[in-house]
Amino acid sequence: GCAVHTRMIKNLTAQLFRARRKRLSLGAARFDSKTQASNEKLKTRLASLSDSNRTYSRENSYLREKVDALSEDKSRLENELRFSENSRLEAEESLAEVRSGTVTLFENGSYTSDTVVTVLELLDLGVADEKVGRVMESVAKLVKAKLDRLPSPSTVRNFAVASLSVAKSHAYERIDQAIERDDQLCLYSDETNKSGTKLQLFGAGLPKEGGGQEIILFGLVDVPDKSAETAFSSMRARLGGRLTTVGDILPRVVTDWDTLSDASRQQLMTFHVFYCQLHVIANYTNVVLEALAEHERLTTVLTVVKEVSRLFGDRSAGLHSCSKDRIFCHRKSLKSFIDKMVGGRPELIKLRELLDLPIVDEHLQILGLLDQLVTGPLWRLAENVVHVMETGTTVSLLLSWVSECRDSPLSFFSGNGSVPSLHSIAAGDEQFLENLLSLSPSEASLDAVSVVMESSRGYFEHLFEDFIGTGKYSGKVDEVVMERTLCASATNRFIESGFGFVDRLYSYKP
DNA sequence: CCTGAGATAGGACGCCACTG
DNA sequence: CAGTGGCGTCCTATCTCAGG
Repeated sequence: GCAVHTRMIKNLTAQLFRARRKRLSLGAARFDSKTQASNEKLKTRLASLSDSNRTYSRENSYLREKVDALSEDKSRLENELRFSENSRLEAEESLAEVRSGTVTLFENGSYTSDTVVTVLELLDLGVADEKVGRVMESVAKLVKAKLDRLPSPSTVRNFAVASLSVAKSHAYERIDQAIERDDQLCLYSDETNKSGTKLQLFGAGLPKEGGGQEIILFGLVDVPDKSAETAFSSMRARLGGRLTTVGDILPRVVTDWDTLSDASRQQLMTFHVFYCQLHVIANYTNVVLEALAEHERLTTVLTVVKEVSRLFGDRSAGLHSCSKDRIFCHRKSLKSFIDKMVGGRPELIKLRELLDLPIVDEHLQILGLLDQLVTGPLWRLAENVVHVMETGTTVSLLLSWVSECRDSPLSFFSGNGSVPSLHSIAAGDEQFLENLLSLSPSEASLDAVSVVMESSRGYFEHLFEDFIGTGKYSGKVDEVVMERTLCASATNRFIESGFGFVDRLYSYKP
């Protein structure tokens, strides 16, 4: 194959050489015969041609400039045309949309904000992720509109997930706004223990336009243990440096601390701290039970209450799950119930023996009356108090009642409540109170009441010390302080309800 | 009329694939 | 690569119906 190609190239080269030689000889002959004759003619013609060439090239360059200018105009106009064409198309599109009733929900690759808001509203109303699209379609049909696109269930769900983020920023923004407006804030906080994990939850109370407060829960965090000291030191670790007091922390958590005036710094440093009154009530049980134990030198009633809670309540962990007034009222039923359980559990038999002791009867009666006369009213007070400073009035009433009962225990059995204004009796309580008062007190009971009331006095005086005597919130409270503590709730129930949700998260599958 | 067991409907999440 | 859509799986709520 190579040999054949070489041959072909050699032949072609030869032919090319022959043709070139022929052309040269012919051209030379022709040139020789005519050149002399037309040479002069050509010269004048060339002169006139170059003359006109100059004219034309001047014209040409002028025209070229003109063309350049025009083409600039042209491209500008073209651009403008494209724009107006675009807007014409858009207008036509939206006109067509209006004509056909089509609404655009989906633009540039994602759903519009309005659409997302609608989806979230529907979700809030309990429309299932899967149904949201069809609900929107259905409503669109009602108003004779067409939707260009509908979100699928998974997209709806993604919006919902994304909304968590939005909600979080919203919470932060609300708090920021409140701080900027110099609103009175209340910071709520508590810790809880869920299957080995310690959780700390924070919330803020912001004043609302029409009175009352808006509660924002934020910052559910793991903490290594439940003590305030640990919480504080982990906070300290996160902020860095060595912080030991509120005064050390504030400059680090408040933006622009350095630029604030001394007065506003001073104002920020003023904190009002209140303990949750529900916890006061909850812990009161232990105070009373301890006092009673001291009185009888044994812990019989405690055992009874615990055992009844454990055996008959729905939660094993409760001193509080079963109210004492009810145990007192049902003690006879409990006894006969256990009697009927032939061969019952040993715990039941032991409980039966305890229930027979007269001292248990007496102590249950006292516990029941305390439920009715102290804890109940306090609970209602804590839930309904308009301003936390009103606590002062009630507490002094409570304390004078407690002192009175300590000095003359008989008045405890009169059934008159500690705080008269809260004497309203909850539905069904009347019979309990009646039942509780039906047993006339023995000498021992009166002694027990005396002991209990002495402990109670110490307990309440200690916990409410700010509201009584020389406490900082006793008597007439300064207007400024009243204003600043406007959002302080008497209880920490908002945080506790937050923990309710947390509990739900821990105990139920999604 | 109440209760408990079984059946059924429906909701939520993780994972994967597709697309502009 | 973010947004979107579909599927399988698990779980809960509700309904139904028999039996007391």
